[in-house]
Amino acid sequence: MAVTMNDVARTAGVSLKTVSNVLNDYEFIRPATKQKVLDAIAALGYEANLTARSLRSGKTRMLGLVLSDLSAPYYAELASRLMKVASDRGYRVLVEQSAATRENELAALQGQFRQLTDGLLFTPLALGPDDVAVAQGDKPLVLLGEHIADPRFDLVTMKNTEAAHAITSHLLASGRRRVAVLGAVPEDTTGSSGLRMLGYRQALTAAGLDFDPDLAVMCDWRRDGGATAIRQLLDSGVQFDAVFGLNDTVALGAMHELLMRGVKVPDEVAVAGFDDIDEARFASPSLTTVAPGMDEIAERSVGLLIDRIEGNGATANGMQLEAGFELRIRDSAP
Amino acid sequence: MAVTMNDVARTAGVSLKTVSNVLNDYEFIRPATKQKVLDAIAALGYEANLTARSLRSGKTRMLGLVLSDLSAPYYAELASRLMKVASDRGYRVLVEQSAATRENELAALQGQFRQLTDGLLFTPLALGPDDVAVAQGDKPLVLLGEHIADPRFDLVTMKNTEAAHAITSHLLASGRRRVAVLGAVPEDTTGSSGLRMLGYRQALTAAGLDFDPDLAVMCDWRRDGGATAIRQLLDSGVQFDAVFGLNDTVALGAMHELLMRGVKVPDEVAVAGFDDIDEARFASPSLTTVAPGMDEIAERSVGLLIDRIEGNGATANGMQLEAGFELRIRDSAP
DNA sequence: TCTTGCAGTTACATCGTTGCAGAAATATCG
DNA sequence: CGATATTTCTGCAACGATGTAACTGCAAGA
Repeated sequence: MAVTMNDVARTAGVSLKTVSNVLNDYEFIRPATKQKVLDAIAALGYEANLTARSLRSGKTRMLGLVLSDLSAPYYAELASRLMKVASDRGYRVLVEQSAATRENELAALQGQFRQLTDGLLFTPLALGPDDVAVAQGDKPLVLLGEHIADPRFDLVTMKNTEAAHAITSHLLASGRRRVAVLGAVPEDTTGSSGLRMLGYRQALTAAGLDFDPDLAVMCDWRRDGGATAIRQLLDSGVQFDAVFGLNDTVALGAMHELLMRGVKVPDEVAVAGFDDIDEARFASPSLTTVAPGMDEIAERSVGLLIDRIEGNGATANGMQLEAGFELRIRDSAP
Repeated sequence: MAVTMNDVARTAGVSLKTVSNVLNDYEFIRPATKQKVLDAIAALGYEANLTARSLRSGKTRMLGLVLSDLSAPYYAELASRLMKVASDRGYRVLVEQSAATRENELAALQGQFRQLTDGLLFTPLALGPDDVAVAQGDKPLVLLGEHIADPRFDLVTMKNTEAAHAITSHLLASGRRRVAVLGAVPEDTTGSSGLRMLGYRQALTAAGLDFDPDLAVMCDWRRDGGATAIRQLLDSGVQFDAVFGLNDTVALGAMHELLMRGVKVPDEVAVAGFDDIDEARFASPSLTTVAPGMDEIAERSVGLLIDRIEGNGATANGMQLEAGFELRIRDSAP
């Protein structure tokens, strides 16, 4: 059996509550008493039982992180950073993979996962604002990376539209005129896909070009999605001189397929992505992309969530934070 | 305040304990009573308080996963799979990043992290067998991916040596004679690095070649480590016609640097890696590597750990499981 | 001298659940 | 039919911590 506070109290010759008071930095304790207790703790190797503490206090000091798939590089890198930031503030992160299904996202928002955590970092992919509002519960919730344009919620996001505009403009500025865009999601206007598509279209307009639906290809936001999309494009005979993958894995999958088919990158087709995952720098050719401020997102989202949990920064309304972005011009689209 | 078992008991008109019995599938309950309880649960939307249950039962139904860095693709992909397998068996996974330091690994093995979990999946990188033995504690522990050759511990690993031998032999079979190996760790004989190096050297020997220390380069097991290592090799003027990265990220970083320097892959230098992360398939050229049976490792390690936790498969001694491997011959080393 | 006030400590209840032991109701048997 | 099993259900204690309230000294003030 593990050492309990009772054991500590007994060996220190004080009451259970005094031990508790020492551990919780209660003000009025005689230094001598405090020392006795600390000695007993050291002697017995006592460690507080977190479960008991949680039951009593109602706090778990865990943050929930809901995302579709931890094996996706962007999410893996984000999760890693979030965990580090949380750790610095004395919290752990419990990850839940939703596979982007409605059912799983609702479960994460309502069910036992919620119980285990003091607050949630939530990437809504299948749910809309009203779903989230209904299932929100009473614990703090910070939305991540998606633009659910709703002042009810805290949101930490990136400049999807501006960044997509900027990188598309970069492609156009280098003389490209037929920029295919991969990873479009039909009907989506407020998700990452919709917002990035908007930036893409705005950049076309700004350059005096029309949007050609043939150049927008739906696909999974994964490497094989990008590869499949390029296969479709090439096989359909649509002409294009640049590719904008709505995230890096799509762009990398696309680039791979282009090179396999003997298309020269960037000479014949330039390729750009979005996210600046570590892999982008080391691809061959290295991938031009946009860094959406992941460090800032990690810092601010965890900071905001913990502030909410601890009752600081008690704004009634949702905060909307947008991280800055930077273009990373590399060899795939110089 | 959330609905408790007491509320359910009151509305169902039974005792607290009967509700508990229903929830725990106690045998002797009249169907009618059971139905009353279930109805009350549904009506009130009751959900068991996991913290209270944990305090009482001493079980958290969480598995701990200790690894160095979740943003490393191999670990991200492994963690994702482990979480899925655990989820199917009703467990969650709590991840702890150790940054491969002794201090953090010991903390994960002993401290509060251990308390939060019913058992640990542990990737020892800084700790040796005796450290682990000292810090083991009384909860189940399954070592992952490392060969700590110690019958005291459960271990799920891969055929590091055989697989490294096989892939080195593949390079040699294609006529390469000067195979640089990147990611060596001095002194290591039992870690992933040591075991893969052993396979490499055995393959050289089998082909009648001597081991040339100039061809073994130390580096971090990351993309930039591989790139740096190649820079060193090229700048030092050592001749080589193939590169074996001790993991895929090293190999990919190396390949990137080779291509940047104008070295043709695979014509001038063949490149092979280890792990078969998803990225390998989509690199350009696609990366020849070895798939170390990640699915099998995930299934068996979680299975073994949960069996230990639940007291099945009660072998006293440690189990040593080795997943099978497969070569994936791709364009970087055909 | 007797309050009054505060520092320092304590006992007890409580968080929501499950294990244990036993009570009540029903079934089985000679 | 009474005695003994067996089924069904209940009350109490416990898991290990913290909040509340109350108690004990001791110093200051009246």
